[in-house]
Amino acid sequence: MGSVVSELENAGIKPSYQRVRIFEYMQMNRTHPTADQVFLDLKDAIPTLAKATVYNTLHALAEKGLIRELSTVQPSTRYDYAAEDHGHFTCRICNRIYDFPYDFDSRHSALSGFVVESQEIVQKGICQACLKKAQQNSAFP
Amino acid sequence: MGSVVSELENAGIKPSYQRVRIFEYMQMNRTHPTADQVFLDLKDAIPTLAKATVYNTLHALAEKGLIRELSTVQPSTRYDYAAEDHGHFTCRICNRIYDFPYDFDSRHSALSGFVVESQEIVQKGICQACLKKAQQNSAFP
DNA sequence: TTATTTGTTTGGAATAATTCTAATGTTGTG
DNA sequence: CACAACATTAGAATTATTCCAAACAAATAA
Repeated sequence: MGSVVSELENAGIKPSYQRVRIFEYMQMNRTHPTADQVFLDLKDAIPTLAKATVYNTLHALAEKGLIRELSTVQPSTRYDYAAEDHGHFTCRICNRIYDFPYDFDSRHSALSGFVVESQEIVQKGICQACLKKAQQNSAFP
Repeated sequence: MGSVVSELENAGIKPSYQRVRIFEYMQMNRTHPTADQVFLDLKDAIPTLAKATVYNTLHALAEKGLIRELSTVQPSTRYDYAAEDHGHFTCRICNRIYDFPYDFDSRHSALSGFVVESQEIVQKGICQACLKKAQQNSAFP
């Protein structure tokens, strides 16, 4: 409990009751839940909980690196002609997607007994063009 | 043109006019477009084109491996407590997400001048549990 | 050719995830 | 205590995607 609070504080997030409970939930439930699952599982304990709070909190936690938002391409799915293998970098400012070469013969066999039909490397961050713009204006959050 | 048609045929997709135009578009526009972008860019040339057709076709192409659907977690974003680095395997049958160990110090530097804030390995396929069930009943498509 | 079957496209309605907004509530500070 | 800053709430709004029934096209059989 205390550790949850101080982890939040260390990350610069005020440990409100809701935030503590949501982060606690994420630590204890390693089930890769959706925002809705978090909401449903907590609303008995916190009857006034709003879904927007769950989204706000999950986004805040993800921004500080306390949780991860599993690979999504926001806001809508992007499609790519399937040429040679390559990784994808998504810029969180301009939302552009860049390809980068990636050597896939180092396939990580991972889970035995599973059929892997596709594999992808996904990076997120800020692209060069947006970094340049940022230097001229001011820094990004 | 002929090659587009025969690629579709080889993949077992009937080369209807719409499908040919959409696949052609994907080959010529390596911009990782959304379904909506494909729709908007083609509807002048194909005035009756329906968005559902774009979705149907993109899904069919992706299923046959002619294009890729860039890493999304469907239908809604999943969150994960950010412990040690690991990859994620999503089962396309039961939608469960499995962690697998992944060594991230082999970071692929990729694009120079870009700030990489997060990196993830994403696999999709069929998990062991669903494979087992499939053997008892019948095969998956 | 015509009739029949099979598969495709269309357009709009339905669904569902996420974001937005305005009002209310809470916390910390002077 | 008052005020400012921030958080939460509830529900409406937005938007991507799927669903559905009807119209259409192509392929096949009679």
